[in-house]
Amino acid sequence: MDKVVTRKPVEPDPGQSRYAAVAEALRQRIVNGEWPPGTGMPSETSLASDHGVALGTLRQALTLLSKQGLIERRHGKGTFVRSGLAGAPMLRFFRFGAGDGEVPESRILTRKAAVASPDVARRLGVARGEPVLRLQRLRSLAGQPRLLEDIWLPLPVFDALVDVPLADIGNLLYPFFEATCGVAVARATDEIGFAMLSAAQAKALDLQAGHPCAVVTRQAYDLAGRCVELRITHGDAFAFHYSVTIT
Amino acid sequence: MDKVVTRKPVEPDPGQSRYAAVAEALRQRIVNGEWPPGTGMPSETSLASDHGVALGTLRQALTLLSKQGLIERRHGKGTFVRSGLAGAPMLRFFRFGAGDGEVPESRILTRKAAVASPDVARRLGVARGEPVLRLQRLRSLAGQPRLLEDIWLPLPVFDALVDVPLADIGNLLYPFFEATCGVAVARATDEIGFAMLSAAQAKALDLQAGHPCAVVTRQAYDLAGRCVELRITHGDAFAFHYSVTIT
DNA sequence: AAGTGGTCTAGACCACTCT
DNA sequence: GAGTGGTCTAGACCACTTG
Repeated sequence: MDKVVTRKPVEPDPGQSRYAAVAEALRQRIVNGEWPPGTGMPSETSLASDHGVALGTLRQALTLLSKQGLIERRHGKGTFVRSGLAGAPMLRFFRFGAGDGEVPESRILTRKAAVASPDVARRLGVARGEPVLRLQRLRSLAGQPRLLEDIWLPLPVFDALVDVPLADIGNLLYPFFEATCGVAVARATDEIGFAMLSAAQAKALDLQAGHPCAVVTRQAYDLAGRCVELRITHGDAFAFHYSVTIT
Repeated sequence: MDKVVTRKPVEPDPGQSRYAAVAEALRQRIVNGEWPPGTGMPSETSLASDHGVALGTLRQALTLLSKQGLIERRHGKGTFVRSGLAGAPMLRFFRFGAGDGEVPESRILTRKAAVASPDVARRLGVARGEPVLRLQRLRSLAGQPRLLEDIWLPLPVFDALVDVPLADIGNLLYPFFEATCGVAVARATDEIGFAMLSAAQAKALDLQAGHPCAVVTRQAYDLAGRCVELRITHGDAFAFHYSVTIT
């Protein structure tokens, strides 16, 4: 029996380049958990002979995955599967006069299981009426409440969160997701809009009802592309600030 | 006399890769106007022998310039110097229910030469008190005023704009800059914030004073990296909408 | 010193675009 | 068919990291 490490040389789909096919194969191996997030992959030389392509081709594949944010290459050390977003900092959208990279203190206000409303279901990518977990979370800097977050999580996946003591949930949610539920957030989309605070929201944020606020609607996805979180964040509009460069 | 087309093989600065050096050389040739925006550059093969490097290395240099948005490669046709931003559409920040890619009608409200205030000078990157041209511009969709823009332009460069009939200025500013003053906008930075409309602003936009508005502060740069425009745009905050993906 | 990713070369062939 | 950029190969050497 042929037990050489060499896999069958990838057969690119017609119209697809070989390095794209290799990249897809590697992506599968990553998603299947062959190299868990944060761990190192085999060397380029070994991967190349493994997939039966030249080194240059293998490198093109890795470059592609790197551009997609799936892996990270460190000169002299190796190629690593990127662990989830350490925390896609909401604070980058706001200027509260906080120190660089300061992590706001978090408090969970409410937690309850529910069924997905049509709107939530659509944005989570699940069927209407599916069970979800809903959190409300207040984030403060220097004792001052700054951000109010409404979070919906698909439930079969996040069952472990239903009963965990609230005190165990740290200030950063994504690392906690990964440690407790094995869910790594790989990608997120933020949509920015604008609204007025409701009376309840204003009270939590120590502002007045009708105060203008920025609304950040986030959808977070895991490696396989499933939406694993819907989060709607409200914060003082006058503290909002964001910068984009176009070319 | 040696008159071969081959240039002296680039000598990369220590700590710099060869392809980076080639890219820098090409960037210079572009900025110097050797290949004007929109025109095609010589073939990769010819550029490679021209700079005395292997084809692969030359391609790495072009890839770098391409990532920087300086050039554009078209399979089977050639490599082209990117012409300026056709118009970095302000409308992408707003949802006015306009059709896709619809260009708002523009009207110049005021035009006057002035000297740069400290703040304007800083953001334009010129000395305080330098002459500038100030425009105020109202942009409408379906007859409805939607965006109010305050624009500052450095004056020696934009002299031609001081006397041109306002009617000659079309709905898109950047192509007009390029045609009239030879200034191509290659890159722009937009900073987003929120504020309240002043009475004058509100009147122009057909809204009420104190109405919440989104403020987009744009700095536009030419190929050489000089700031050639400062623009502050105000629009209804409730029409604001923007989306970012992070990985 | 050994192992990793990064750069560079020289040459072959493929896919697209235009005439 | 001629010219362009895109892919692929095989091999050499460089630069960074670690034991």
